[in-house]
Amino acid sequence: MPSSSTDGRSKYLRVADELIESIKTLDPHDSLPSERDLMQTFGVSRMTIRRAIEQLGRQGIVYQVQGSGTFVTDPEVVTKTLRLTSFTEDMERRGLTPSSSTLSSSVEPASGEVARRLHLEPGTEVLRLERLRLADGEPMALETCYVPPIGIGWTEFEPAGSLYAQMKAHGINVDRAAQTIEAVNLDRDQAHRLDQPVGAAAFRVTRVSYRETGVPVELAATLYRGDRYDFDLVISREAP
Amino acid sequence: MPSSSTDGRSKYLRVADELIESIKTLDPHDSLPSERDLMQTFGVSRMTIRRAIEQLGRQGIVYQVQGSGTFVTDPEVVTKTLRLTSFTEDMERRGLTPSSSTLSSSVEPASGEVARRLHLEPGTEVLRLERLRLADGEPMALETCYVPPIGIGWTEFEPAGSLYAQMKAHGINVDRAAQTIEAVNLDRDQAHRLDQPVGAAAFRVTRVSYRETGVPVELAATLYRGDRYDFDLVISREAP
DNA sequence: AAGTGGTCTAGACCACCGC
DNA sequence: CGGTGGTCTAGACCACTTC
Repeated sequence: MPSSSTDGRSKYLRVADELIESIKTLDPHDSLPSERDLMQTFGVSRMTIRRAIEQLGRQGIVYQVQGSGTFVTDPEVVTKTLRLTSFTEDMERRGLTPSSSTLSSSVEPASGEVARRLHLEPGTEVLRLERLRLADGEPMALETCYVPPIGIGWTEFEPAGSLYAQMKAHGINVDRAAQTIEAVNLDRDQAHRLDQPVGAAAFRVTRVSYRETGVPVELAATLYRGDRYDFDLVISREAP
Repeated sequence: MPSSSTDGRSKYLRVADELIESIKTLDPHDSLPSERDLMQTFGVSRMTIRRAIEQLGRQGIVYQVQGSGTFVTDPEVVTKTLRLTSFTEDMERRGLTPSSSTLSSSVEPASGEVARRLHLEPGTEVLRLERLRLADGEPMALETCYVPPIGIGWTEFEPAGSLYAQMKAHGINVDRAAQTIEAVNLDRDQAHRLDQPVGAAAFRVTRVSYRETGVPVELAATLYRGDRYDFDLVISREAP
């Protein structure tokens, strides 16, 4: 048993961590030691080294050239993959303080569209929540979400808090979501609630969230103020 | 030497192709044969099978559960990761016919902002291209892009075609890009050129593209019509 | 307990780059 | 040519799920 780092993580992840540390002393486009050298250094097989380097490559930290070597990427491109987050988490990541005001909350039969997207029989009762989302006390987004019956009593829900956090507390882990992002002009009512001029540009994000099993757990339509919100991400050419 | 498929591609990619074919006959959440079964079926080692399945996993076609098996993803949630594409590729994927009209094309010294984002000395000459992008003959986007000197003669560039394709032909492979997506209102001039009412909502996408070495190869600011364009993607909760 | 995917080893050969 | 990364093999043990 190795004296250092006996956490439960895989060996290649620990190697990756150590490689990241040693890369910090290198300049862009400097070459790393060859994989065969690294085998000796870390005392692991070549495949383990390659898996570690593969990790770094996916994070954009290094790039490899066949026949030539492994090199440090010019660090301009920090990987910022778009990740599925709740509004609360999203705002905190942006350094803003989230809050929320519930505009309406009701249990009602799912309409055809809602039922279809949540894989429910039309008429099944769902929780409908309409909330104004604030960041640093100022309106940021207007959200309408629908939650299907998933074993949590409607009355237990705390509309002000993070939906995902409350689901997690009940053993429901949201895994991924399909979303559509549109650019729209705010109508009079929306503009008024968001404290924006009528016709101002906004994002409309329509999202269906799923747990690992593929069962939908939330349908949300959110209007984000265009002057306060944007998407910032790094995308790659090939499927990562 | 195998009788079938002796193309230059790797064995695991050929296995992946065959797996995709056989998956088409399965339903969502059906399980694939175990990796050890597939070894027998394809007559390859387990690692080759795993690399093939890894490909499918990255494309969101299957998912794996330790101790349980490999399963077909529900096609509703099949990955539509935002990938780095040229306008031409993007439109074709949407089933539209792209075309382009060059509004202006010039070689000029890079301004401070452009130079900074392309890692150039201010004043370095760059190609500035202003194009109206059409889909099915109707305006879709208005694009201004800056290309640094990357070993391609300015005069060789064909503004009408795909920039990425031309770069690739010169051995420059675009690998990833950092982009910011904003929601904005069109001003009078932009609206006129996009055949939209003044103030209509649009996406402003600002993108810096990099080759795998981290060297910037393009800066582009594109205005997409909000009524014709949207982003459709699947995001996951955990990072790779 | 049996079967699954997850990790790891110690080799091997190939394709490509630079000298 | 030697050195590099890219692929592949035939094993092995572990962690986990399912029964």
